[in-house]
Amino acid sequence: MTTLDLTPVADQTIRKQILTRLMPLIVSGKLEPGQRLREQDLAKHLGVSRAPLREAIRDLVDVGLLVSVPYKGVHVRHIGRKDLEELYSLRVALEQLAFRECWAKRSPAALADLKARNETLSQTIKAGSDGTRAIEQELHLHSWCYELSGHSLLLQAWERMKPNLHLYFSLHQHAHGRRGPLRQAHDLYLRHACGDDLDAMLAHLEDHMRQGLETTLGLFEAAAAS
Amino acid sequence: MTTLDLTPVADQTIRKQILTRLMPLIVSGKLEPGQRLREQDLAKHLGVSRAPLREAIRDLVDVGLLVSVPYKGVHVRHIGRKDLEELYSLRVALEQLAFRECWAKRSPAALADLKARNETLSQTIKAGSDGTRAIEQELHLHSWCYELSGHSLLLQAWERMKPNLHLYFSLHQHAHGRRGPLRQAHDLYLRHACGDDLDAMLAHLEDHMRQGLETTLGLFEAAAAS
DNA sequence: GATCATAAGATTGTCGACAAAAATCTATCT
DNA sequence: AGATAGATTTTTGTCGACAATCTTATGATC
Repeated sequence: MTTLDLTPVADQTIRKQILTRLMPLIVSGKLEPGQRLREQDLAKHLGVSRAPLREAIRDLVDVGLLVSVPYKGVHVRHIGRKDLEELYSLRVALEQLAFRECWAKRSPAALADLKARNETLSQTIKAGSDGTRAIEQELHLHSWCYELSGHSLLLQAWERMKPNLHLYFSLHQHAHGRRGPLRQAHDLYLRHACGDDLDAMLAHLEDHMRQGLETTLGLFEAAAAS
Repeated sequence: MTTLDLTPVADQTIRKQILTRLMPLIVSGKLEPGQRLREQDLAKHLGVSRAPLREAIRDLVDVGLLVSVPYKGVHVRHIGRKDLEELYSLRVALEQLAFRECWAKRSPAALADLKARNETLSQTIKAGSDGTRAIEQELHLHSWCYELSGHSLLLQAWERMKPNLHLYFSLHQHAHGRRGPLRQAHDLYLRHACGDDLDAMLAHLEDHMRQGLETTLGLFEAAAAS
């Protein structure tokens, strides 16, 4: 039961098929921000009718990956300085809440799970080849506290934010060669998460995020072109 | 230019018309929780086709007012003890962030706006006739910090949560005669919001919410049936 | 009487086409 | 050349019908 990694049986509904094809294209940055998406063209290319495509697009607009300008069309979202600040400030608030809620629920099994996620991530970073996978695994690592919290609303909010972070990391990675995640920072994160000082964990989140934000924020002045 | 309260010109798109008719019915509690909604029946009753109705229903499912059970149908959501706890804990986190973000932006005009919202609410509560309006105005009062924060993601999260709070207040109001909002609590809220101590405001949010939650939480053991 | 298979019903997903609204383009006129 | 009016294109919303999937009800067999 080790490598039971067979393909997802094929999504049954066309709308989900479209989603699982469009989502990676967007969050990976292959469709660059500002890229317009024409319903008709896409429908023909994908060989589907407009109905399920429309729904899939609405899903993507809802999570914020696509922007819909009335009677102009939909395009891949931009991530500017303000967007990034909002993303990070909200994320701090959510992740702090997640740790407060999950703190008492950290069973040995749960902690083992966390360490496993971190280990997988470290391996991928060390390998250094697949940047996309590293991003996914970093997000998966941070999903831990939300899942463990058992707070469905909170988890929902996180799931909504996640694709946007994914997109940003991809853009950042393309623009400046370096892999987004640093091993070092994650080790500290892990240590706090496994420790006994909740306040230290909360403070770490605030510091870690602020630091990461300020680091990448300076790069915006160079590349931003609206 | 005082009573320029003419009707909203009629929503142009059918989907929005359906939303503006269904939403109040749900959040007011007129459609009680568990009530099933059949697409075909509704479509006939409203005199529209299924397409825009489907989209409207999806909107309501997205915000959480409706629950969609695959191949069983959609029904109005229940609000149990856990749901309420999630709603409140998330709300505290969001509203604290909102106050942090808006704290420096509190201009005299903004504060006047806040006081006006509180005044309107107080009047309605004192009149004591229209419970629904009191709920709406209470939510409008709390929207102030989100709007002022200029944090679009945060505002979006609040707007998503709002209808659920509205629904809960309505249910609470129907079950136990009393109006949800208490004047007293709002005065304290206002005083802190206009004051100079951000930490006091944040602490008040935590206390106020926890208190309101615990007060209403006890009532669940009596009425819950599911 | 219980179990399984079949049929009926309901829900959801999908399609193709049409209509309305806005934006864009074009051509004409001053 | 600039501006305005009309025509075309694009996007969006809407409709009615059909197919697929699942649930539930019905009935037959052991």
